[in-house]
Amino acid sequence: MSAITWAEPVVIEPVDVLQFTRADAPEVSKKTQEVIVLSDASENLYPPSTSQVIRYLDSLDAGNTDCGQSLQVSTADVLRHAQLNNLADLPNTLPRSIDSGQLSSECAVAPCSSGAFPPPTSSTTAADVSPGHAVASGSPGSASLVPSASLSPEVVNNADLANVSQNSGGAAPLESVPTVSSSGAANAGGSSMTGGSGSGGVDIEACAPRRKRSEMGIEERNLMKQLGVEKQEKLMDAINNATTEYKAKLESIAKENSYKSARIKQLALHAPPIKSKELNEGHRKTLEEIQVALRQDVELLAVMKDEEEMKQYCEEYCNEKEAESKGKVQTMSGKSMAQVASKTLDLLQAQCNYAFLNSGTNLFGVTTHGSFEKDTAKGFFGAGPVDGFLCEMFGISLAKLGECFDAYVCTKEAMGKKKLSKADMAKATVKLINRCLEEITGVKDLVMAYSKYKKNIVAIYKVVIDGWPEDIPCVSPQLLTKVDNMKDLYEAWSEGHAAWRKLTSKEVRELKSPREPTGNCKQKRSQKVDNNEGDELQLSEDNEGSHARNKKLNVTAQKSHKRRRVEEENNGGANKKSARKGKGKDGSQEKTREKKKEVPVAAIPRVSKARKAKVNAAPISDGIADNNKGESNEYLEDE
DNA sequence: AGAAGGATCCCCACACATGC
DNA sequence: GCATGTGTGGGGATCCTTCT
Repeated sequence: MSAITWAEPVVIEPVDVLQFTRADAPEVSKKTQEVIVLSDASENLYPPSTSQVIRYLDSLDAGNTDCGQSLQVSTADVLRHAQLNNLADLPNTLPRSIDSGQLSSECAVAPCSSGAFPPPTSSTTAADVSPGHAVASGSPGSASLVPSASLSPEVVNNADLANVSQNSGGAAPLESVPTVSSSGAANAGGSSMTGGSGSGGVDIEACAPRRKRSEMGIEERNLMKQLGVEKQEKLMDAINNATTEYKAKLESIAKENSYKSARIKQLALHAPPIKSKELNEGHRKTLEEIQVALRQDVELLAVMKDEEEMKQYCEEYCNEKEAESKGKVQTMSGKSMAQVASKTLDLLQAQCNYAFLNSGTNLFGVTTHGSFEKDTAKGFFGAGPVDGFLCEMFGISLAKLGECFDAYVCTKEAMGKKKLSKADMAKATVKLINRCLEEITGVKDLVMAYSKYKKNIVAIYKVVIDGWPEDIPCVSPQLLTKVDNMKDLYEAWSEGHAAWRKLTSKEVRELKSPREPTGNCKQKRSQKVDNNEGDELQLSEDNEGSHARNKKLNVTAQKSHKRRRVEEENNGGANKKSARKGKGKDGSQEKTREKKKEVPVAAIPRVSKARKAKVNAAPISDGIADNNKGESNEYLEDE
């Protein structure tokens, strides 16, 4: 058996035979006229059933290899014969005539292959190229399988066929012709074929038991594959039809709303990425196979040398794929939904204004997007003294209420529905921390200073974080290397276990007292140590026991860190899987490690940003200190 | 310094083919 | 019908660079 190569299905335009019967019929060749004559009698023709085709292919796989010819049979050709009702779509060429009722259905299988063969780029005619004709045209390999009595005289005597039969025999240059070759096809008319339905056209498909895949021959399997592809293509045709209608609808919408159709499409259409299935069209081939096929494809190689032609092919391919992908799925884009939400908000506001003006109705509402990632419009609407009411009664502005609602909804959404990545969690956590810090200090755009938490945040704004997970270092969430740590921290903040809290007056006094100059170097040193440890977010702890515990934790963490490093070194890279992820060099990991180690102990002077924040926060700071004497304590105690 | 985004590598889910 | 293998895209993890 010769190697099987994949044959690309050839699309052939259907021919309307009736056009030749009209008075103004175009001139046709003698051969075509013969075909038309045969086609007129097609009522009595019985094309082969699928099962017949399969049995024929079985015979190919059965191993009747006494004939050394390498017949080329396209799977697409075979498939076309299996399509009972699609014969009219076949071209008015030779195979069609052979397909006629004079032939037994089995015999009609192979000959028809030539009809689908003409390669679009080949300079030779289909008949010259495709040895498939040999089966029907009396070639050495096929003569035995086709009962001569069953052949119509037109076919047998056809000059073209004679020419074909001379060319057949597997010697034709086929490099540029994508075909499925099978030497067994030469013997296609073997004994298994004689038991067919004959000219009676009895469909034996119903009688044929369902065959196991393992019992199928190669050709048969290919056929089954092809059938699947055809089925899928049929489905896609239906979907594409729906798409066409949908596009027409979009056009009408564009016209009605005075928008350009391109704009409507932009809002409504969504082109999904091309999946592998689409790229490979269901005929999976390995890269190596593709490379081999490419090397063998002289014509394609020649085309590849021509830049312009190649460019043209690429453009055609891209256009085709784009059309395909657009036709497959159409969903409303998020953008369009955002616009809908925005317009809804406008409408609500208009309704509020109308109600307020006409009936004096006071009302308000808050809208927010579903998640941090979405751009859906968020805001509020209403009419009446809403802001004053909220400020007086709840001490919060409408804008701030919207922010809170937004944070709440986004957090809930993220927790409940979407699985956030580490980066997403880090981002969300950073936003939560900073937003809460802004809220409690009243300083706009104030951001957390992780490395100088005590100096720049606690000392200045008199606020601390309560509930920061003990086993997680106080660094920027984005610097956390462990996903679990990130998750814990995120959950702590999103669920409210971690939160900012104003210092009590007692805590403020304790905070201030060690800072007073004592002139004692030793004390200074100890204070420095305290400060460093204070950066580990232990200021909220009142007792010294917590310091001791945290020291212990730090030691444990250092030990485990050291152990991990030793393990990594010992394993010689076994554990470097995660460490070497990303494009960073090996050294960069070390660099980062050192960087992380440095962060908590860095004694860096205050930066301008912190100073700026201090200036901004001066009144706030005072207010907190004053209030701490009374209300604050009570509030905290109540809590 | 901290935040955000990009680049790269790797893992995983999925679809499909194949073998038993 | 189930298990396995293969190819693919999506997304996560990590590190680096740039911006504020």
